Amino acid sequence: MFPLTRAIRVVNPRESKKDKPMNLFSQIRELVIDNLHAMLSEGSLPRGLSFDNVAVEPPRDAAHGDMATNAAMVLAKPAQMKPRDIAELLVQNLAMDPRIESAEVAGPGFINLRLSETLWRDLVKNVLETGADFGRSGMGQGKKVNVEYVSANPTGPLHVGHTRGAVFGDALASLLDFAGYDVTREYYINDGGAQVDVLARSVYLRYLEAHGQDVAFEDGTYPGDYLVPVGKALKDKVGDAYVGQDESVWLVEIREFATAAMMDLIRDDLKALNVTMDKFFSEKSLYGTGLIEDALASLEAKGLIYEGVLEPPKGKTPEDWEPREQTLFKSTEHGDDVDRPVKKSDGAWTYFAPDIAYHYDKVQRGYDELIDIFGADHGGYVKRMKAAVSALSDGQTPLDIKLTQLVKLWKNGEPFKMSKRAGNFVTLRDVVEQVGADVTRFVMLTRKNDAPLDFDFDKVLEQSKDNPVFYVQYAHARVCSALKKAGETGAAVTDADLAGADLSLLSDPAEITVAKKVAEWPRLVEIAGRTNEPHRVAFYLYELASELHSLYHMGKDKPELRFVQEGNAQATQAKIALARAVAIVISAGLGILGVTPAQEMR
RNA sequence: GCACCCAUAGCUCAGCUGGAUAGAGCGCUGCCCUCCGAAGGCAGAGGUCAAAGGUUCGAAUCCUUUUGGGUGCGCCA
Repeated sequence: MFPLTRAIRVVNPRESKKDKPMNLFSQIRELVIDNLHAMLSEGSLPRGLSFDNVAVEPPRDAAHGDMATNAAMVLAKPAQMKPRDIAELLVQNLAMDPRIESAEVAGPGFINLRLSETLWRDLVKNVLETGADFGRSGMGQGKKVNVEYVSANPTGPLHVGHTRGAVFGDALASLLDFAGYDVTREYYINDGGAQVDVLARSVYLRYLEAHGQDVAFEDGTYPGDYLVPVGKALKDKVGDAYVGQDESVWLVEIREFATAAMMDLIRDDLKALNVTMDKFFSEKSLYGTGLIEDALASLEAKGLIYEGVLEPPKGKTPEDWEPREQTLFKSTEHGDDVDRPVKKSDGAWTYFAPDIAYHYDKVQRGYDELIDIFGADHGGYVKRMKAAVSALSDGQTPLDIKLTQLVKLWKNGEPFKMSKRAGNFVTLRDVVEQVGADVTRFVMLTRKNDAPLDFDFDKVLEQSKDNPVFYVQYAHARVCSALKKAGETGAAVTDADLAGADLSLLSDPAEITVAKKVAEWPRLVEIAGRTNEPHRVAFYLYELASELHSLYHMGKDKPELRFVQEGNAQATQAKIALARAVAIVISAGLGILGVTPAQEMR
């Protein structure tokens, strides 16, 4: 009954046979593809055509209808036909489908589709029935993805830069989960390098201080107040055992103690931002266990390790440059610009070696995709990490690295830089305690990750339209308020009641417009998930909120558009059903961003 | 010197694996509060998508070059 070629269709596992796909765009795309296959089998299209580039998208101009497809134009060349000829044929077939109100050829060969209003009403019903899961996609096909983010050195509290990385990574992880991936959130603890020795020495100073000694924090130590309690805690634990002792006596133990204390601090910071990790991976655990050696051996087996001397960078030779032989990873074989050292001249590992081992471990754990989130200042490591993963996985495991740009803080119209807590940088706590986790998270996602972000303490708390946090929250609260009011008039307003409402009472173009915006949600989830760009969710929510507010305000001039229709429970139900559908999507979207939807504004 | 990121309205920024007349907020101009929440609403003006070539039916989007910003560049992680 189906043409054989149907088998090549990508089947969405979450969309079972009996349920309609929730994504109207992919639903209509399938209709278009099915019709193209039909044209193929009846000979009006030549064999061997690929339909991969056929897209069904919302047109930029609403006057062009609800959806548009480029099918005729992308097929014209391979089919050696005129676009309009293909379009004319396709239009005739499409128009037979009950879901299509009208189909017409426009411009150079676009096909503009107008959908039956029933579809939009069904969609609203579908949202109410599906609830928070509306828009959840099967795109990821359950693939295992590892998202590594924050990964700050365990030497102090998280600062603003980490905050952006934390929010971005966490939202991306949630987004991918919603898009059908099996996501692991992971934090790499850099507890193996010289910086934790510095930490230990700094804590030792605070420890001496706790014993009443005067100490001086020289360059190369961490002077922040946050180590004061750690010094005291150490005193409580070991008494005066380390006082006057040589570093060789206490370094290892204090390092352990201090690192653990810093990780507690960092975990608390993350918790304050509602970020939870599935796994913390310790760099130190790679040493002395053969894991680094294994990873390097894997590269060596591929002929990618050699002893050699690097050329100095051209145009900017460091003053103390001298050629030396090192153990190098032939990263140039996998797209890097120069080969990278994995061992220092004294034979110790460079920082890159454990990084390779760590990613080797991730590959070995069987992830289908890896994502690393770095601060923009680590942009220089992107190529070598990609080269490493490419080599370690034989090109089988894609690694996407997202960089988060700087956050510039403003307060009272001027740059805000100092922190009482940490001395020379503003901490995550400083931000969250002033504006709250919800606001922090939303604002951090109102820019593309690779664009610098201005964070103005005054503006983000402002209750006005130019503050997207407020605007989106207000839309949700407004629906809650309307729902409550509708309930008071006697209308039944549980989601189940609303799903059963007579939605044919939603007939005004303004109402259909809002339903159409809701219909874009599943598509947006897939686009944002495909590009690893959670900020798209934030922008969409703003647009959706705007539609809701707009409809609400139309009720001023057109009473029949008001959400609550006094004395008409049926009409009220229909209006509230639409509003509630918007709220459900806002709530789900905010959930991905890690923001709590507001029930009321105050 | 090389690599990566960026350049879109006066300002801050979106812009879908290349789609039709490039969008939003702020600011500006003009209307609108006896009206479900005016902590605003509606409408309008405002653009050579840094520049020049190229690819193609079609480019803000892809390629090349140039200009102008940011970041990074072997024993720091």
